[in-house]
Amino acid sequence: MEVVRTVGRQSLKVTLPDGSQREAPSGATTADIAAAIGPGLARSAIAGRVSFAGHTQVYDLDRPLPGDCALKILTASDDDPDSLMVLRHSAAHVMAEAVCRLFPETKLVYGPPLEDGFYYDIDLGRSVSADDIPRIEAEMARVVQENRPFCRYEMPRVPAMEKLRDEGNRYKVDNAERAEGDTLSFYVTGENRGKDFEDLCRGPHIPRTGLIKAFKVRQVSRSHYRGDVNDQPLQRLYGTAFFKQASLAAYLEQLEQAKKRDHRVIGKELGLFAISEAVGSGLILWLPRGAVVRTQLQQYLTEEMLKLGYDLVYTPHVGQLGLYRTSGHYPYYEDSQYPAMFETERGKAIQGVLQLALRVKDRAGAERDQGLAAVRGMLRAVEGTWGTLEGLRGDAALEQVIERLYAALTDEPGYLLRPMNCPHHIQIYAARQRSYRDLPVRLAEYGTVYRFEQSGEISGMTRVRGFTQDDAHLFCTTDQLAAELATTVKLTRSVLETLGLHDYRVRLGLRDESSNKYVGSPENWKKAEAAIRQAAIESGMQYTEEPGEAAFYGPKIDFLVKDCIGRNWQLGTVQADYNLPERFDLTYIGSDNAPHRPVMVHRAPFGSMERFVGILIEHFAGAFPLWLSPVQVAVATVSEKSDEYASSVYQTVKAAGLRAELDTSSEKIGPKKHRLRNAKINYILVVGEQETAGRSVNVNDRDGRSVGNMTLDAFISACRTEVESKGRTRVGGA
RNA sequence: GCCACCGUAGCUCAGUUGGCAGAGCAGCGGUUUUGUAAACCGCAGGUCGUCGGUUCGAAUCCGACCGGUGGCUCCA
Repeated sequence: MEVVRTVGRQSLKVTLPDGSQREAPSGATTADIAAAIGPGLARSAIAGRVSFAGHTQVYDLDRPLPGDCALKILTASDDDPDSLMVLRHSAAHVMAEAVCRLFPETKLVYGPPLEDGFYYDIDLGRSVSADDIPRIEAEMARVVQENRPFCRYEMPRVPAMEKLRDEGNRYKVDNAERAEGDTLSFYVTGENRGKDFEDLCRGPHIPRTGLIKAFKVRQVSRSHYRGDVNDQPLQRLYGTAFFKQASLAAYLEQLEQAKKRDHRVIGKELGLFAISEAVGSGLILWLPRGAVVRTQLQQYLTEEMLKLGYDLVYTPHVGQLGLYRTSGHYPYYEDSQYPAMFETERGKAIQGVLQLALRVKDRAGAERDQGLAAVRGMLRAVEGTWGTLEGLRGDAALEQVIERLYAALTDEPGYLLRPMNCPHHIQIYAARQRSYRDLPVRLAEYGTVYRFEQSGEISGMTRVRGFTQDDAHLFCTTDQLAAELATTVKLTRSVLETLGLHDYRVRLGLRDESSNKYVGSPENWKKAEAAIRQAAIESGMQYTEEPGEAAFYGPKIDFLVKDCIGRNWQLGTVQADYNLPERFDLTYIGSDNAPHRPVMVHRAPFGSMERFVGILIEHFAGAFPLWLSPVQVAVATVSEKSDEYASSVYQTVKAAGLRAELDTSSEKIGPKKHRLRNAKINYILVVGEQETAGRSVNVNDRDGRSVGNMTLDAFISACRTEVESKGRTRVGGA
């Protein structure tokens, strides 16, 4: 083995992942270290992950190491997420070059790697269509074929900014302005600076384009600069890349497979739920089979809650507007609620003007002028009937008109389809005087709420306009808060565990201090955040803190899972709330005989029944464990000769409390089993002349496994064990 | 809400240049009486999302609306 000689006075010490150390001359690169270790590693090395002075950063292969550091040499491997990040970042540059070659007027915006690929946002006058994708890929293939090196160069900030301004791309100027440091770095895809494609970029990149052995441009969609809908619309080109063709093929295959788990497809096939245009979009109709799954889940959770001292309550789906004015839901979140139902003619009329005014607000030009004139006309009619609205002049700007219209509705009576259950539960708490001896009061309800989600957001069961939360509100003293939060977090985790949902992420949603969407005092928020953070830490879970993700009344711990196409969904949630008790002036009488303010915990382990079942359908690909399964057992006859025995088997199974189906159709047993397996029925009892004679059943599962013959009693008892153990024990073992 | 694409039988889909609306599965009726991953024959099923326009003629071209899909934004 070659020994790296220390040249000059200075050298650096590199610690490798196995703990061994190497000395290298100052200025040595990852490539140098790799070469010193061995030629194989030198060939496959693409970058280095460097830990230095408490920071970890990926370095280009030929970038000098910063000093004594820990180094992991990244190789061209599709198994290493760090390597893939580097590759995909480079692939984004290659795609950008391809797009610029095809459409020279393209302005590049921003092109980061993603967990499973990359994208590049571009500003381009014409729209890139699906037909353009093959052309882009062909151009990319050319760049890859040319196997050009990625060459980094740096410039001091001032001349670099000047250079970017000269190029006339405002996005790059913006990006550079937000970049840290005194120098800006650029990457040229090739050796000819000034001639080859280059991009402002922090790096790192793979050494050569030829390493991108497999790539695919997946789709084009629309985005906005900095995510601001009022800013420049951009086109976002999504792609992915791998070091090996086989990995790409496997990835695409996996995507195909994942699509087959889609709850919208399986839900239809298995008759679990339906959405009817006649009812409305985002409104779920639970079909009998889906209802079974939901009922079982609710039964399970209800039992757990009763063990934990919850009380069950029922409350209506609508409430007086005043209730939501107090809670803060109305009118601040009016956009995402079904419109309020005003009772008086005046209220309805003003609401009509207001709705038009709100529509006009988003328009521009002649449309806006026209709309504003219409609003003024309606206003005159309203004022003619009910008198001048307070503080409203005839020439008021639209924004002021809207403000005065809201003000004019302040005391108008009416109802709101509830967007949350908490105000109702709060009224139950407030229905009588509470003593400290009563606390915690834990009120639970499978409460249906309605939110008018934007039309483009609605999706299957995961994002809907009417949904049922497995909601509960715990009212407790400040001293009890920590324990209540801890128990609740534990309950939520145990629910996910029971269902085998292990792959979730935990988010601590905090208030964004610069936003005005939160109610309550900073002190309340401080206390609530401290409590919720404490609960997260004590649970021992990994979590990330995310400002801006809190509820409007308090911080929360959310449990997020991914659906079959990789979208994140919030399921369970645990929230600490000092604010609503204050807004509703809730009290309890303490041991000191004085009134005190309780604290609230809002929590929903499933989140919503709709979303949870949607995710579960995908998790199990429709093949529910026995305890949840809509149809647990099918009795199928070999021929008509066994109809009578099959019927008695079916009756016995039903009487034993199992959900069963009887198939005496005149098909052969092969096709029957095929159909029943596709219906994801857990166990198929084949009954023929042999079984009739032996008073047994022939047990088969839906995966094609034959358990063999057993007595009906043995089968039923095995099913009971399987149901009770929530699937930990299976009929026929295994 | 914004952008792109899509909408044909209960489901999955075909339908050429604008010229008689089709298949498989499911359903119904019959034949077969069946032994473990799709038997056979037949029947029925449609205002081609809706409304308007262009045309001698529209599933097909154009517009609006409704709905869906993907993304953006949003998710109290």
